[in-house]
Amino acid sequence: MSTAPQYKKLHKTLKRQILQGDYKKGSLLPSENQLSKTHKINRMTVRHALDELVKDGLITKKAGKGSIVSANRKSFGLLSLKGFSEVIGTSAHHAQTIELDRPRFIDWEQPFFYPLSEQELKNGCILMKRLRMADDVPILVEHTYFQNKNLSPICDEPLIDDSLFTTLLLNHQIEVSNVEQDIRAVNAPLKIAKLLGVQKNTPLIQLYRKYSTSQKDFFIYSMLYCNTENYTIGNKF
Amino acid sequence: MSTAPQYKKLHKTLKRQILQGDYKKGSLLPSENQLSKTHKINRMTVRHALDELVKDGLITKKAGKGSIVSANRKSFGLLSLKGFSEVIGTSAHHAQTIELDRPRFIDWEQPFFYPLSEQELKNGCILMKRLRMADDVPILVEHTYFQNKNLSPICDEPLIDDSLFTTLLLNHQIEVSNVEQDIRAVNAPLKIAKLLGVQKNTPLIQLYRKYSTSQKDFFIYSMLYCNTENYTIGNKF
DNA sequence: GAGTGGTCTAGACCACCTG
DNA sequence: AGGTGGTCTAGACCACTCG
Repeated sequence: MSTAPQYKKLHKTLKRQILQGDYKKGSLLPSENQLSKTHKINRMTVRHALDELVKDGLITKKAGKGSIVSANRKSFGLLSLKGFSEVIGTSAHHAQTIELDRPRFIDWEQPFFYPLSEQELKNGCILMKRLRMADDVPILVEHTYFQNKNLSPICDEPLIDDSLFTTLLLNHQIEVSNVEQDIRAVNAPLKIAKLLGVQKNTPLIQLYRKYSTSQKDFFIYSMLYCNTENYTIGNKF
Repeated sequence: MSTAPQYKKLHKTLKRQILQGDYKKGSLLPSENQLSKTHKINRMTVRHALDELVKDGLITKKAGKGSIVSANRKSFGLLSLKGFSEVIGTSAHHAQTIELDRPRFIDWEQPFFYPLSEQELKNGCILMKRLRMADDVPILVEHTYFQNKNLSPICDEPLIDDSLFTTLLLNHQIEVSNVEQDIRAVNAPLKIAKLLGVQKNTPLIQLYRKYSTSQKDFFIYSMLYCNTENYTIGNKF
């Protein structure tokens, strides 16, 4: 891959360094002139690479200051509803996740809420169920599904930072790139109502998601119920 | 504003031309070399302007071909849930909008669902109520609010393409740049249930939005109820 | 083969921030 | 004052598309 453009190579290098934590959140990247010198490429080309990092949401730039690392981990920023902790963090005191079911190997539920490919059906499904709490109040039940494409190990690993996506990225080089979602309002089914500690038929948000990843044909599906009585699902862009 | 960077000026010019329909959807923009000559700026600067149009989702570029106009009107694409027509258009046959209340001048409702500035309170509020239908079935009730900053004319104008945002853009040079929203599930209030033709207490999506615009301190607020029994609110990115 | 966008270079001047 | 990112120029070579 020595044929890749210089700016893409530099972009990739810096991206990996940021995601690995070589540059801490809030710190500065080497200056454009510095990168230009050390990589022996023109500053305009360096800028092109940095522009890509800005698009990724990994850095922000400030004239007179430098390029500020905004996250060590890929955040879904513009792509989706905010992460659970981020949503809750603003109004509540602490967030907590309970694993109802560790990742485990099952057959796909039929019918499934999105159409599945033959490969997905053949490989079987890994399912994880989690309950998310804010200030010790259960807020959200989430079921996550994806095909078992050499991913059995994940059933035994602990999740990094309680995050499936972080674990997939760092341990399996699978990066989420995109999300498609459908939202509806429903009355709480009995099982879900019990988990969330609400009356049956309380109105809940039901959210279906299909994530695309860096691996073509590998998708992650999720279905969640959310109690919005006390917390709404904020979504700032 | 002759101090604005060249690339921003060119970006603005081309954007207006595309939105006005000077370049039809699917047609090609003048080539980068052509724009470079006619505007007497360097090709790299032209490319910077075109990059902005790509970010806007107004054009796509193809090597060896040119810059292809992808839309004549601003779509909220990445910024928000899809427009009503777009969401419905995929699964239903036709969408329709009924004006329950034409834009009219009122005092702000108190309490309002987002904090208001003193200027907004002083200027008073313009309110519009609309009912959106898909295949003659009512789906969604929307209330839209914004301050009356020299906008009384809008109470008498017809809306361009049934769209408030298009009207504000073309007739008042106000462009939506950003949205922040909160979603929750609620039981249908009686009035809304009647409008949507559902039982009282049917679960509905309630969506609050605050749009930022190109005019600092000018915001557009909206509150809507959506029946998701037959249609979900798709959100592809 | 002529024209297109994609990439890249080697300079330059500016406004902004910080010591 | 020195370094940073923001903007801009005048070239260049490439791969691609299309007639």
